[in-house]
Amino acid sequence: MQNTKPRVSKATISRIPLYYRAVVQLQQEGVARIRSERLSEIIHIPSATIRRDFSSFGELGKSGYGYSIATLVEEFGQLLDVDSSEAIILVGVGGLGRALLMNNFRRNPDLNIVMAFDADPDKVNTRIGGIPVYPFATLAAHMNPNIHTAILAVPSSAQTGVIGTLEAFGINAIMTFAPQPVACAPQTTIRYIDLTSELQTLLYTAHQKMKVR
Amino acid sequence: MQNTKPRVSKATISRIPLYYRAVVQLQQEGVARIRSERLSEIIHIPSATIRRDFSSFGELGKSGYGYSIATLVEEFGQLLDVDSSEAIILVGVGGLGRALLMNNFRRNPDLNIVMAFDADPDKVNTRIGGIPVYPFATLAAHMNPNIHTAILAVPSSAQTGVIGTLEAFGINAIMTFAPQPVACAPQTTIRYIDLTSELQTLLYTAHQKMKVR
DNA sequence: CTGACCTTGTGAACGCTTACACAGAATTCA
DNA sequence: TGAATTCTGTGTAAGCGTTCACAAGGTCAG
Ligand SMILES: NC(=O)c1ccc[n+]([C@@H]2O[C@H](COP(=O)([O-])OP(=O)(O)OC[C@H]3O[C@@H](n4cnc5c(N)ncnc54)[C@H](O)[C@@H]3O)[C@@H](O)[C@H]2O)c1
Ligand SMILES: NC(=O)c1ccc[n+]([C@@H]2O[C@H](COP(=O)([O-])OP(=O)(O)OC[C@H]3O[C@@H](n4cnc5c(N)ncnc54)[C@H](O)[C@@H]3O)[C@@H](O)[C@H]2O)c1
Repeated sequence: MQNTKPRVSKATISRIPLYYRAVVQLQQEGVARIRSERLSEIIHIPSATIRRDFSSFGELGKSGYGYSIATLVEEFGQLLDVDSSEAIILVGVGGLGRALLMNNFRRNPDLNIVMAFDADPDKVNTRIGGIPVYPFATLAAHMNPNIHTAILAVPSSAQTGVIGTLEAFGINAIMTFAPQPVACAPQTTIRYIDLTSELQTLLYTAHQKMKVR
Repeated sequence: MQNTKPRVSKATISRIPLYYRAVVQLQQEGVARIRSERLSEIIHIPSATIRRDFSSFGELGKSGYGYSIATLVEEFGQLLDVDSSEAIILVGVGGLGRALLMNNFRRNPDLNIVMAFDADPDKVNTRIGGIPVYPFATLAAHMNPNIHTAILAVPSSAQTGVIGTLEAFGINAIMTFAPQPVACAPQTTIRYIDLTSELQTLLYTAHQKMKVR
């Protein structure tokens, strides 16, 4: 029995992180206000889209003035829940997993990989970037019910099994680099980062562009 | 003055790599034919979408039969130009760059990182995963006019400069992991892989799902 | 305080993408 | 061969997202 239920579109949601990053950056530069037209130049999103997106969260701006950076930082920060730190686990400490551990979303203090797991005995019981790496078989012993998020960097062939196990331990948000599609439980959200597809699509698009000219 | 110009939508293009991977996999398993409904179960794309997509490349299937795997592999392979090997350079051999070099899209023989560059003297004049790493300053000496594609894994702050240099040497397709938006030449296509945004969007979506139930 | 100026928020049009549903074409099997 | 069955390709409609364009409302200088 709340208010008018102003649904936020998927497309808008996927842009919130970009808006948040931009306004935080501007705030650090000491900028106090911005208009949609100027923000458009910075992040390369049409100003009409920006205004439409912003308005779906309420009337954030002021006519003839623009938007207050502080308001935007506050609003998007709340939407992304940056005040409560998100504990994330990583599974698969190969090349990619190692890179993620070393970086650990350093710029975003709310995003934290807190531990990692691997099936390979040679890779476990050590620390990478300060984060402990445990045997995947000991997942049960290290998991705790406050952790709902995992990043996967395991081979495609291992993915289905790993996701099944993680779901059993309460994980319901997964970002994975293995493109193997997995049927998951309804409460689980999976985001595939498919680097090969991204590259192939890029190449196809670039080639098309060449042909046209 | 060609034929009917059957335009292929962006959404369809981004799915070609998925289709290609699936049909190659099926071919390796010895499958000879498939119907849209079955393929839908495998890759989790609605069968109507699959049929619509496929039909935009001509009449690939047969009523009452389905699609011949061999035809699909051939068709998508041609679209993605898998027969002519793509020479790619990598710039930025940090954690992520190293992981990319070690992997080098092993499963896709047409995608090849042929050399890498870094600005840090400690990281150059060596080989990683068999691929030579050169000083970024020597780009001119190593570039050749058959290379049009680059993958970037440099810090955001370095990105604009690096892209400018690459464009000057004929690069027109770039996949980058630094989210810093860059204004590029019109013939250049840039694809941003923004891991932080992907993760934040995932978390937002997953949190929403929790609230609803 | 006033008026010129500026910028938002949004109705409406548009274009792209997905989804439905089925006619017709090809297959399969007896 | 013929009839029942299968499955594509696509007309059509619905849904979603973007873009245009401007009225309404707030700003700000003087
Ligand atoms: N690195 C790239 O350039 C690249 C490109 C495209 C796709 N990918 C995909 O990303 C994923 C990770 O890539 P990578 O280069 O880090 O691979 P990698 O082989 O270097 O690392 C995989 C890690 O997963 C571990 N592992 C295997 N099975 C496991 C299990 N059941 N439980 C826990 N850990 C397990 C292995 O011990 C290894 O440490 C792969 O699926 C790969 O296909 C990577
Ligand atoms: N690793 C992650 O988990 C992660 C997550 C999100 C975003 N990213 C982004 O991906 C990019 C790469 O990440 P990383 O973890 O590999 O970073 P990194 O710091 O490990 O590596 C960056 C590399 O780029 C090199 N470099 C710096 N300036 C250069 C220049 N002008 N020319 C050539 N090389 C230069 C550095 O010497 C270094 O080797 C960064 O932009 C980072 O923000 C990484």
